[in-house]
Amino acid sequence: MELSIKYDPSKVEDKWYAWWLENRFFHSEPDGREPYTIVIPPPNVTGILHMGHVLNNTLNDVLIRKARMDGKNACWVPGTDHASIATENKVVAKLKGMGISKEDISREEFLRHAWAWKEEHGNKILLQLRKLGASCDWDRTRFTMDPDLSKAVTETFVYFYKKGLIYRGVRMVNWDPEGHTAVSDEEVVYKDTKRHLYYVRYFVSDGEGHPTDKYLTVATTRPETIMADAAVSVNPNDERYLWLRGKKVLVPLVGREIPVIEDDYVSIDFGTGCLKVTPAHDPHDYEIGLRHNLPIISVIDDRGKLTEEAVVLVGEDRFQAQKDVVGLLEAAGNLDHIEDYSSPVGYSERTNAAIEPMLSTQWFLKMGELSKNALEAVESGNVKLIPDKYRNTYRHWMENVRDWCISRQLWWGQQIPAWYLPDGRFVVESDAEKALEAARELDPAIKAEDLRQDPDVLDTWFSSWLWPISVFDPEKPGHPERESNPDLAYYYPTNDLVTGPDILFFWVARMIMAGDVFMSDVPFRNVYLTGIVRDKLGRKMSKQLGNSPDPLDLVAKYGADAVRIGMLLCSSAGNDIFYDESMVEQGRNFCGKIWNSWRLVSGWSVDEGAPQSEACRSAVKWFDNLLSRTIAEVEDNYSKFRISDALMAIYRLFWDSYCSWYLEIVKPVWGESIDRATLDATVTFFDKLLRLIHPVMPFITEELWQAMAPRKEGETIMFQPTPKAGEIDRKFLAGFDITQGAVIGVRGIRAQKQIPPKQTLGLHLEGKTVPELNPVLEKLANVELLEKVPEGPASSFIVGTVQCSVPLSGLVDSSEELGRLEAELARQKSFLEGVRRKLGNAGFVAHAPEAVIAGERKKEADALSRIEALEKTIASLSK
RNA sequence: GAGGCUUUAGCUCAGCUGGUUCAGAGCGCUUGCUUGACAGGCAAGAGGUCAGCAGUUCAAAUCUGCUAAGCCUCACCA
Repeated sequence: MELSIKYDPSKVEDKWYAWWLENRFFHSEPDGREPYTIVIPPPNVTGILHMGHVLNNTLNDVLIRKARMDGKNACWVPGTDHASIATENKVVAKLKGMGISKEDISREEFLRHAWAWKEEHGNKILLQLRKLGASCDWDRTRFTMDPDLSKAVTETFVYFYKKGLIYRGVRMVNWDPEGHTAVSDEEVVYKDTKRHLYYVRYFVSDGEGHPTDKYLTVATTRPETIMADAAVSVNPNDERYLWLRGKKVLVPLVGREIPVIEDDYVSIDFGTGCLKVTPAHDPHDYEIGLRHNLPIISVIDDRGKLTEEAVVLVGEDRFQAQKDVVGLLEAAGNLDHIEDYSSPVGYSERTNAAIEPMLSTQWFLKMGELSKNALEAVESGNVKLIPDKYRNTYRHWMENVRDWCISRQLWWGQQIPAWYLPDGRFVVESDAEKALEAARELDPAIKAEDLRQDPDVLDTWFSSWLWPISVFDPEKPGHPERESNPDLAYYYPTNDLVTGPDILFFWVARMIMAGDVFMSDVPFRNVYLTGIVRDKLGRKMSKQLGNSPDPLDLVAKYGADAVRIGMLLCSSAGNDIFYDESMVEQGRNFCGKIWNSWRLVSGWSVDEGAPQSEACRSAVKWFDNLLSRTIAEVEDNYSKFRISDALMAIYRLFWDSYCSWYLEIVKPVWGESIDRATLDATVTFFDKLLRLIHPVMPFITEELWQAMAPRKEGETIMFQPTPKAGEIDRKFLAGFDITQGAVIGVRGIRAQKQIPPKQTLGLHLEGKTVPELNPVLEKLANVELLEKVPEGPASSFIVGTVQCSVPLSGLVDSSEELGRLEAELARQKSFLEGVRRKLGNAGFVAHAPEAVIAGERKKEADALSRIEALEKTIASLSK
């Protein structure tokens, strides 16, 4: 088959992907082989492919393809996450565009819209993954809200409730006024925010609700919550405020009388030492309120607007209200002064709205026992975190985690399986029927229509923490005692999980918890945490900055293999990734190199009768050894998840060693043929190289592998075994290093003296070499090896311990050459001196291990022989 | 505020248990090549006081301490 000069991925990639699908090569069923399983970190259904996905899924695909070629039964389960807040927001926004407000439609109607949205857009990201070459078992595609997966979530809820681990209670939660829902502590991001510290005067009451002329001043960042104040607190040890003991003060603007209380929480040296206590709108104040039995006055509602209880500015948005309250305070003479101030403010991870601490009734899952066991799984090494620096972070979190708020005031998600009786009591059951039964035990008169299901849904992570279990056996979650189905029994625990450190707690830790409870085993053995993809200036990729390229554009421009290579090249393990398009170019260039190397070999004609030259035989021997050595290195890198190092090792083997050295040796001169033995070896090498690099570059390798030779129906490189390392002759490899050094040296002389490559030169070697390699040297450097030390002017250099001289009558400026040699001689002498100083050091000889001393002695001997050779050359030159 | 990580060539990073001629790789850069596979290429080069200081040791890029810069995680002094 004739190959085009340039590799064109667009003509190749879709063809092979379709063919792989057609043959169901990605599909896995349990069998006698060892399983190798990965579950995809399910992207949001709202998602579109970004560079983070590219990194993550390329790594996943490399691992899964490698395992497949290693003979394992590789199964990569794909799917998507319903992402309740993100998706609900999208749908609300879409409805808004259609002039529909969520408030105006029923839950059922809203969910119809949401499902329609999911059907239309939800598959997009999975289709995009195919462009990357991801070899997922698409037959196993799952969605966290598939009916059976939702059922798994419900059963899990019921399980934990009946175990007494889930409870319902009034707590101070993180309220997202934009998403109109509570969010968990983990979904709050704190950002330093410029704000103001308002110093406000509270006048002391005369006892009958009238102000006296005495006042105290509190510092607050949230004047709009003043109307919700339940007390003012000072530290009991603060002598400045002893006079306030037992007094009451008046809340500015509303004139309500509140007590001055004393609490240790208040710092004497912050602000004025007086704290306004607002139990409804601050977690600490809430705690103080509990201690002092203070009333709870809510002035901000779930939309972030002031309530009736605020008395002033009712109905105004909280941010506007802050400005207006300040104005009112000033007008009323209560504002002392304002300072600039910066402090962390919590924002909702999903909507970026400022979090409003708010009291509400929510469902919680107790974390105590769960987090203890999940911590143990990592501490004991049953789950390995890579890089392991994350173990600290993980431990710290697991030791400090608070109960998980799992209810969300949303519609998109699994509705909480709790049903309320008219009297407020409730039952928790997996469906309405069972709930009715249970309710009748409480009250036999209850009818189905009397029951009302809790309107809230569960946190998305409450479904994705079951993912590694429920994708295989949705019946299992909630029922640890039940026997696993054959898929779950075979594929669980999965092997490796590749994901970002940003969801270590959200997802990874919680999967470990769920695995422990329902499977009594970890969900995966290794967690490879990738870095965050940044642009080359180190900025996070974001839509706002517009610094994130569309991966599909890159694939269209450079090909998927190039994008995969580019991504891996800049992603050393555990570090953030500084993405630069030039890396993708490098990937594309590599494709071109591979392509052309086959064009060369495929064009050779073979002379069946021709004997193999010595140079060819040595080259084959060398490359065979080098291949083995590199395979060993690559395997070692893979085992440590050093994927980019593995890639680089293959890259150099392919480009430098195979193309630039090996092929240059065996390449027949124009018009001549190659012998059979060398050709066969060359083709075998190429085949092994393709297989080695296939996990990283699936498309071009399939194309070339199919082009190399006629293949049987349905035969693919995907299932060819990973090449194995053979015996390694290290002496021979070292000998080749000398040969290479000599070739480079001669080329250097040519470049320096402008001697054309076609002009054959003489070369004399002095020192230990591998004679088998001499023909290689002669061919590559275009030299004739000389038996004797050349007479007359020569240019010389040293490789290792071998002195190389190239006689160059007429071309050598002997004084220049002499100068160079003498400088080299001086360098060698000072090196020798250093080594001898070491060897002369009694401490060194006494303490250092044998091997090190032997090494130093060898260095000494080598230096001596080099010095001798140099001196000889200098002597002959100065004649 | 508390923990952790990082600092090696212009850039991105290797360098494992201190000792192998240890100061490396890729990219970039410089110079020369219309060389019968490939200019997306070939060949030859230049580039670093291993962040700084002190210590341990026969021996330090590697271990310890301090300093500086950058990053991450956790933590709502109103």
